[in-house]
Amino acid sequence: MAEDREVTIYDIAKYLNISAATVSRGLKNNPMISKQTRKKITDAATMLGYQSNTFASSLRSRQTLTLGVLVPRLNSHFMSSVLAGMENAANLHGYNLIIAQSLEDVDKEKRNVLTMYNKRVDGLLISLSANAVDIQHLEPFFKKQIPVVFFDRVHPHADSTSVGIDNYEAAYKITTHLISQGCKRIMHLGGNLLRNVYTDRFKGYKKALKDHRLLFVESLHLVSNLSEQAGTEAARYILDLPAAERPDAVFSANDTAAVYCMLALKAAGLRIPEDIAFAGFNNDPISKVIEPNLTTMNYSGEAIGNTAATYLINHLKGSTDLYATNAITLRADLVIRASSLKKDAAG
Amino acid sequence: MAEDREVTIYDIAKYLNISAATVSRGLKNNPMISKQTRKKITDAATMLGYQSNTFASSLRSRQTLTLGVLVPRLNSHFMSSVLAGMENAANLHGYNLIIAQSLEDVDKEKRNVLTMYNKRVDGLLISLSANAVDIQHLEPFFKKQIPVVFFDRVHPHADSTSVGIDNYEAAYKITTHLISQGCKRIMHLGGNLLRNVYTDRFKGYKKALKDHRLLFVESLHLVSNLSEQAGTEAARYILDLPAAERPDAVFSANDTAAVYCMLALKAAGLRIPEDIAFAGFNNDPISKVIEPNLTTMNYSGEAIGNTAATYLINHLKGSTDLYATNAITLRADLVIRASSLKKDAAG
DNA sequence: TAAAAAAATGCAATCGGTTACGTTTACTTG
DNA sequence: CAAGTAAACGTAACCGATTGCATTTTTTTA
Repeated sequence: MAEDREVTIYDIAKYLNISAATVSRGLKNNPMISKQTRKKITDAATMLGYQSNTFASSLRSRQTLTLGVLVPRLNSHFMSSVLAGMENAANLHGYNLIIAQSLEDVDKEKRNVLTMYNKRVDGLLISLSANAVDIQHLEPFFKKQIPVVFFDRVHPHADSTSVGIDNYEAAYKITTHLISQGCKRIMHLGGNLLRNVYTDRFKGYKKALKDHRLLFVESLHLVSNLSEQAGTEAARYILDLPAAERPDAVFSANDTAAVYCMLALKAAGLRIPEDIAFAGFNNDPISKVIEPNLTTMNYSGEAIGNTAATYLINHLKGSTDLYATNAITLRADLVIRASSLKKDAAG
Repeated sequence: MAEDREVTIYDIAKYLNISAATVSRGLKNNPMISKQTRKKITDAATMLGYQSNTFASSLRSRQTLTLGVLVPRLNSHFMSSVLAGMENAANLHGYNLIIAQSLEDVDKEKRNVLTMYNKRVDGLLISLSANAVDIQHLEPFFKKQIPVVFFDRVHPHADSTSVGIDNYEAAYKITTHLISQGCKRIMHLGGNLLRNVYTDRFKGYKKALKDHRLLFVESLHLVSNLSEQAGTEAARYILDLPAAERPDAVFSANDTAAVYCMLALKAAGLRIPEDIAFAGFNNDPISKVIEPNLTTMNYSGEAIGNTAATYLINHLKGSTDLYATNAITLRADLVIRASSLKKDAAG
């Protein structure tokens, strides 16, 4: 209890009758130190129970081997996959992750950004909160040339890179698929239009309609937070529509809303995909469980997280230049399942 | 680019012609400093764009306001809820979270524990990896009196607290429920028996059997990692059993295995719950989507995370004594859904 | 109003490593 | 074998904030 003092490199130095500088170098495998003394040092270190003090080191060397991760919410399947991917990459290269969530609140996001800055993270990985209008709050990072990588919910910026998928293209593909199944009145359940992921999906959807000479109908475009409840409410909305105005397909910007919408419509007696086809986005676990299985867009959160983190770390290590790359687009695949197969179902 | 130097308290001090000590105190709202100078200091700080350097502070003050979080896997619904709860609690009290995953590998867990120690986290929140036999690797923490809180997958230890649910009781309730529905041959899909959560569930299951004069049958107890694949394989196992030896109910230690087992059995033509009833554990989102909906044990990951973190922080702030409390048990509720309602289904 | 008490501020050591630069020791080479 | 080079190690000044103790300033009290 009393002897709370830490074992430091000075203790090792004294023990071996050498200088602390040598100990420091020896512990970091500096080639300047001879093999024998290096061995003596590491031996003495384990013997005395030495554990390096990271921030004493960070203070002097100006690097923390820590990355800041800022996400809207921690508890979604997609985000936890992203984190898993980041953690793998970080761990592999000796980095640690400080993780915080903004809960879709810009103010919290701002505070968290500052905390990350004060903790002097070597780089920042961020997915913007729903209502962040600009990235003014990231200025401290840009000013100090601390690399920032956006992922998923990105924001164009000259000095940073974005990692994600081509949401426009993906939505275009999905919508086209629905059209190819004979759907003519395709509804879109979209998210907050401040965020690229949702505007892009919306645009891809509209473009597909246009390219196939289908009219975009304002009343078939709902914006929500895409929660379970939002899905259920969308179903209510659909059921309340006059029969002639009802959609014959729904493309939801995420699987959660799609699934809960399906559940409610099924409960109301609609048949899927015969009466109304469905497509989601994310390939969430629930999409493989709902009946009929949900057609969706599959893309690996883990890959996004891994890529973003690896990229950031490579930049920090000097092997890649972050500022040269503006965006990294990962592949996303249309996974066709029963929920959208009108023709097969009919046949 | 050139002027990379940070703005420090010395810059503020020089600017105001006062000492750095006063600046330091002023910034921390030390009552020793007069109101006016305090204001001058904070004004100058924002004016000069000062941002405190956390680890210079940590080095001297010996506290990092950082908690280490070590989990088996980041990407599960339960775990991400736990993290969300922890982040809320931490953020509320000005703490940050360093998060790492062991991927069920003790060696990785050991390395991570050491990293956390080297980063001098103020406390550790840990859920053990599946194959950790002891907690020897936590010794550095115990030796230095750095508080450790176990959650979910806990391990008894005199100087630390565990936060979780009563798995024994919960499993007992679930099993009893199945029995009350008339099930007589109840299979158990269990997890690694090194971990309390799984042994306790197994024991609760056995006790319920015993209390209702049902025999525990070794062939109806499968141990696996409870993955999707494990669930599917369990179904195969069941289908390969002679008709007379088939279970009339399955109690799975998690929802994932339960759901994938159900899917496979349904595909093979079995009716649920008529031919075989099902109960899971976790109240995962998929349990509300599978048909029939899965009976399961609901307990809040968010509450577990929040409680564990709050408890740890209170201890750090001196308002509670961690060493006095040995375990905190949160409530878990049996959620009865169609997958286990034989009587109703039959009626 | 002088002395005592309280409040506000300054001094300087300290936390535990890192690193530029200087010094010693070992090894080459003409 | 002397001189020159390379390898190995030491000295000491940092990094930026905190804090025990001393000192100055202000307020209170006698």
